[in-house]
Amino acid sequence: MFYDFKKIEKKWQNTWEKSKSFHAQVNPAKKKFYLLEMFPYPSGKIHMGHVRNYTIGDVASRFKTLEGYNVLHPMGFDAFGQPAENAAIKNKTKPDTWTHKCIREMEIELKKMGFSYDWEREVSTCDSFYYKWNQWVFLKMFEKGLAYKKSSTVNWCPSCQTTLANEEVIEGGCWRCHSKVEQKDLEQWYLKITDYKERLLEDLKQLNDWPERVLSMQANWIGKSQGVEIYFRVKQADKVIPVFTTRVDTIFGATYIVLAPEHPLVKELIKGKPQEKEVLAFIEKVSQESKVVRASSDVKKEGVFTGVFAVNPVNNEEVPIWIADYVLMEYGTGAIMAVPTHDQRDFLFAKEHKLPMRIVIQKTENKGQKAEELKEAYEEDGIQVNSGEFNGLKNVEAKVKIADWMEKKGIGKIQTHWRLRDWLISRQRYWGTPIPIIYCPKCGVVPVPDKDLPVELPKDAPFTGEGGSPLGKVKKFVGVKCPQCKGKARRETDTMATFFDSSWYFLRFCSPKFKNGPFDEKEAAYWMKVDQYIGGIEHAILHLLYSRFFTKFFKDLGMIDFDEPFKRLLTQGMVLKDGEVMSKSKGNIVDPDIMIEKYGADTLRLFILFAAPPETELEWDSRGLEGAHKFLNRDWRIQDSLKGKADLSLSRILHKTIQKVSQDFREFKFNTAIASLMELTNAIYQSGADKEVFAKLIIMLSPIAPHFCEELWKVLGNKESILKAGWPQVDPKMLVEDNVTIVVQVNGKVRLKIEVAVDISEAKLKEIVLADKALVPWIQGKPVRNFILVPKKLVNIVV
RNA sequence: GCCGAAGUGGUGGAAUGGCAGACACGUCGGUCUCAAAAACCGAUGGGGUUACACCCAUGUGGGUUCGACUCCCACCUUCGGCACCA
Repeated sequence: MFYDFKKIEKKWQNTWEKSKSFHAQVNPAKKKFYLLEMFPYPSGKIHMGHVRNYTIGDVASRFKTLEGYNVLHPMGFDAFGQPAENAAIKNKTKPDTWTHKCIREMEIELKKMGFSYDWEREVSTCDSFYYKWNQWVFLKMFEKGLAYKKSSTVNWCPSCQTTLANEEVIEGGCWRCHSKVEQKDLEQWYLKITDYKERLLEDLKQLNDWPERVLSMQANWIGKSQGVEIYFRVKQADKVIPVFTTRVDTIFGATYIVLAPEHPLVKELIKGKPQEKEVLAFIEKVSQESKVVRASSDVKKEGVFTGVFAVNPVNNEEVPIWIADYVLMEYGTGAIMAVPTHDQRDFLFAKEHKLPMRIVIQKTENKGQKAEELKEAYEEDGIQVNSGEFNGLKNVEAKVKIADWMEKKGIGKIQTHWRLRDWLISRQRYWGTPIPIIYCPKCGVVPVPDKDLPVELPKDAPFTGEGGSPLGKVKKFVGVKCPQCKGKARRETDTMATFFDSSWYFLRFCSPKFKNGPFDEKEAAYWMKVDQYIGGIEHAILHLLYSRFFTKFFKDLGMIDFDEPFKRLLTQGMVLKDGEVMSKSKGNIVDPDIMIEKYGADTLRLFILFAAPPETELEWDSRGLEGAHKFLNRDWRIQDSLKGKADLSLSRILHKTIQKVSQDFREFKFNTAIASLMELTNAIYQSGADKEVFAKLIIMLSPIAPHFCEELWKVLGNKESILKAGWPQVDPKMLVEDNVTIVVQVNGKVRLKIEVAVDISEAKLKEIVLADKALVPWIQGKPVRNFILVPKKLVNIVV
């Protein structure tokens, strides 16, 4: 007999919807649990990645409900973005129409999976009711000086025809289309995320329940590096060149300094020098090189001498000033001190251009070694030599002492440098939130007043996909009165990066219909933080960093009282087929919809949880899917063979299972939880089940296969939904056994297993074990040197 | 180069100091059947043995321990992030 999943699944989905089973309301008397999965881009179809992400979330959510929590489990759509523009052009429709159609299709697919969302809280970021508050947040940031416009060299994707944030450039390519990113000088809007760098780094320490690799990626990205800025005076000129180093302990070995070709001082320094022409030619050559080529470490380090010298402030030594392509203007001060003996890049450069070297740090056993003998730079720790009054110190100690000494003498300053840059949010695209700014010839940059929000996206823009700010072509949109002087003015035509939209949606979910602000502070105070967040590792930097930034900003506005939005984070692994990521281009996609059609949503959910732990990659296996289906059918058939009271051993297995499954669910170890439920099922097949054992099995399975279990729950005669059944409790008495099997080892090897009473004394056990004939070949009268007892488990006899 | 994660049967995986391979998939055998499917029962790391016994085995090499997949040291491989970052 097979269960009719098509009928059952449809039926329960309708029931849940009608009875608003998942509608969440503030209830201070109950403990809340906010469970959130990263909301999807509405492409119109869900893929296996979504299925996995949302199944993990749904099981956790339903489990928490059964445990008695007041659960908030919302869903929405990250609906702005470029694919809608491309699709609209291709299908001769409008991004608005296309996106809404996709959202409707996606809702249907998500509902078919039986996910327990509170659909009344659904939000779409492309809805002006939502993006109004993007604009509001932007203006708050503008007011606080955190949103600003500046002219700068920016990342430009020639294919998407728009600018990109640093975080959106992956290996020199566009994160979306992988085109090679170009550099362009443009005036753009930025958010001053760097104002929050200290907190963004420091607060990572609070995130004990985040995966280590995400924390390390964020810390890497923020890139704090502590060191000293050292001032080199230029010889015969009234100029000072600051350089930044993290290795101030090597300062006595600095035998030349190098400036980036773009360094503003270069042209001044070389003016009238014999080297001027050569240097200018070199700068020109480097400027032609792309960032990617220049950054590749295998390219030979090239450079030229400027003809000018500087003075090393610690020993007043004259050192030549060079220009080289391996020094970058964007980092530090755009100038370095070169210590060829203790930095491999400097070493290679010095060898190439025959520059002097001096060893200043040495291992004791290498005493007397000369710089010319080095085959490569010595970058490890050692003892200071050739370092004036610091000779003989360990370099680690010298680092601190030299820094202090330099600060006192005014020749250096302890400083911290960061990798993190401000967030460029302007996009020259149509399908996004308009930046609420007006340019007035008289008043300058004027923010749109709150009462005029939202600045609505015109529905009739001639978007062509060619970029160049489509909004700029809509006269009605651009032409506007200045809110201050009422004169003729012009609107900003760039839109916001879509990561802006998703940086606070978790707060909007707390009160999605709120009209007086981005979110109702009282509701947010109850629901936030997100207790469990689940999503893909691809957002380890981008979305998670921006959301953390926004949260801190809201805290500073006094709207919330916490620093971090997501208490626990789980990053689920990817779904693979034949060892490769499922993708259209590889043609190895398995369509969830077809699998639902064939096996039902419950089977799909069960398989995807059973096949691998949530965090690791999952290899798609259609035979495994059949196995999952088989298991459900096995449980379905139990209803025909229920019998009288369960025997003691089955009851014990039941309670062990309750204990194991409860623990596994809390730790997101769904694969082993399912294994335990399978073992319980096998045990029932061995001994037959009474109604109570079967009912508890069904409750424990219900977060995973909810439709299936609701149906069986009803078959068992229950009137109310299984959602109200409550999580089964362990009876500690049932976990206690009368007898235990003790493993007997001799010298660490298993030689015997014996069954003894659970409360046997050590002396008695020792007596029994040593008397056992089976051990004679191993002991044979050798003296027992040690007798190790692990209670209720094992003894080890050492002879 | 730096940071992080991982390496276990034919396959997915389990065990985080105490019986390595739970639970599944696959394969083989059996029951039922005219037959097949489904279902149910059993076997299934390698060597060895008629069968047992026994030996070997968690990327490699060391170490700690009565005892190591698990802890420590060194190395190899794979994946992910950052990177001429000074």
